[in-house]
Amino acid sequence: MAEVEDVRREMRRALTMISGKWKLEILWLLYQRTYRFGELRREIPQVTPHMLTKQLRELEGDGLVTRKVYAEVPPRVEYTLTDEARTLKPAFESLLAWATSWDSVRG
Amino acid sequence: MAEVEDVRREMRRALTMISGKWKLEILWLLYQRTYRFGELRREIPQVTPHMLTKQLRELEGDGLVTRKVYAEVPPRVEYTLTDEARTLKPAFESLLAWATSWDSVRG
DNA sequence: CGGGATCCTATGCGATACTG
DNA sequence: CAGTATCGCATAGGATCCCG
Repeated sequence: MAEVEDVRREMRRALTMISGKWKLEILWLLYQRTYRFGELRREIPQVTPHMLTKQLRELEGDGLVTRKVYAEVPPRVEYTLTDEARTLKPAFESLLAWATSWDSVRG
Repeated sequence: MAEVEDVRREMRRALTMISGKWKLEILWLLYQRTYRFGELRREIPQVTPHMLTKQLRELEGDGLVTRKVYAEVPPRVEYTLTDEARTLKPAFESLLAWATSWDSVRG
């Protein structure tokens, strides 16, 4: 039986997992298909390699993204969502629905 | 018709609105009833007056919370959720459901 | 191609003290 | 009771250069 404090802690953790500056964009793209590092860079032009790496490593550490390295020349690295990340989608869309509807009320 | 970039921007804004360190706790409490400043302090013992004020002002600025001042001695200030904040609840719970279910998978 | 290393800035957060 | 003012630290984020 979940205590109220546990609930708040879980919520905080969930938000932290998706609250990095570029994580939303990354997740959004990966919902559609697997991406390579360079492809993500092109889709999100403002992000530096440094930051993109950092965000991807955090997502990976949180179990939302899988990193697959191919032993090729030139090197190839692919990023894919985990099943856990895919089960997030309804919440994602629920939050989005709220964000946009609320916006339309305000103008 | 919403552009992809607008969508991402709205999502980012929505997350920012609820991503302060104590905002989750505050919203959580205000879903149940109206609270006074001092009551919130007692419910969230770790928060300083400074931070509580800051978070409440941000929530107010984002249209999630209403601040009502009573011209009494001693002063009384009550915080209540707006309708916009109440329509957030489904997304809130959807995210919570994901957070807890995902946690149970991992152990 | 897909990063890592280094250095720097901006912001969030907190401790402490004071006030109408 | 319900805040405000000031200071300082920690972390997030970013610019630039370098590398297997």
